[in-house]
Amino acid sequence: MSNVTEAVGTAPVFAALGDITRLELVARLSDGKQHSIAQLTDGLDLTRQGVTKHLHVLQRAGLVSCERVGRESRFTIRPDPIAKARDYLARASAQWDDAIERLRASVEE
Amino acid sequence: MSNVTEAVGTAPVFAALGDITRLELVARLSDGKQHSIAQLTDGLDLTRQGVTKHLHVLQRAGLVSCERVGRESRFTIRPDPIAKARDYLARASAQWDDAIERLRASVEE
DNA sequence: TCTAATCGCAACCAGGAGGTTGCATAAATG
DNA sequence: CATTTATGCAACCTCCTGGTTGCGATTAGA
Repeated sequence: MSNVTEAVGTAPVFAALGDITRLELVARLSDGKQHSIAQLTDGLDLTRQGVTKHLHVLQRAGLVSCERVGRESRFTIRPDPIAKARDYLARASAQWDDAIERLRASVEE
Repeated sequence: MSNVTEAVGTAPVFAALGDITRLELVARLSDGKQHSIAQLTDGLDLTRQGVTKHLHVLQRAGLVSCERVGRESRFTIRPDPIAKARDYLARASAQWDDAIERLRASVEE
């Protein structure tokens, strides 16, 4: 996969993580268990509908999945996309680490 | 630093990376060298002003720095924040890897 | 069955994001 | 000095985001 293709897929993940509320939701979901909307709303200073919207953003980015059980909507974290994002940043840092190292070396020679 | 404090600082970085154009700009800047706005605009399908706005977003998030040299504004990548974001994701994945592993173990016992 | 809990959908709102255009300014160049 | 190059600032536009409220539907519990 080319860099561009990868970036196109990764950007929405970063966008989804680029909000404090959603970052908090991801943190709460990081126990790997299922959480209902009401449960996730508790302690957050916004409406259930507000939380619902954030959860849908996370879902569209592929970061969480949802399963309807009885009257509850249970959300679960989906590890893969975040792992991809992590690897993307890891490669990016490695890339400029190398570049900057080469620059420094060429200056000092 | 607490998890919340860290998230508050990291979210803007993710938000800045959550746009394909900015991701492309970061990629171009990852050679560690300085790039002018005109230079960065070349090849991107939007106006110089559009690129300028994106660069300012990156700058506000701390991802790049700008130095005025003659009539040029030269932008350089700033590795630290992205490294922080990378570490944040690395710890997050480690966290749920552990959690999921524990869940699986408790189910199988 | 009546009530409380949990949720979805739709409307609405203010503000910001992403993008453009027009114009003015400073610097390099012939 | 006249011109081109590179930029900044401001106004303007459309659309999305984050948030709310209101209401109806479904499920669980006494």
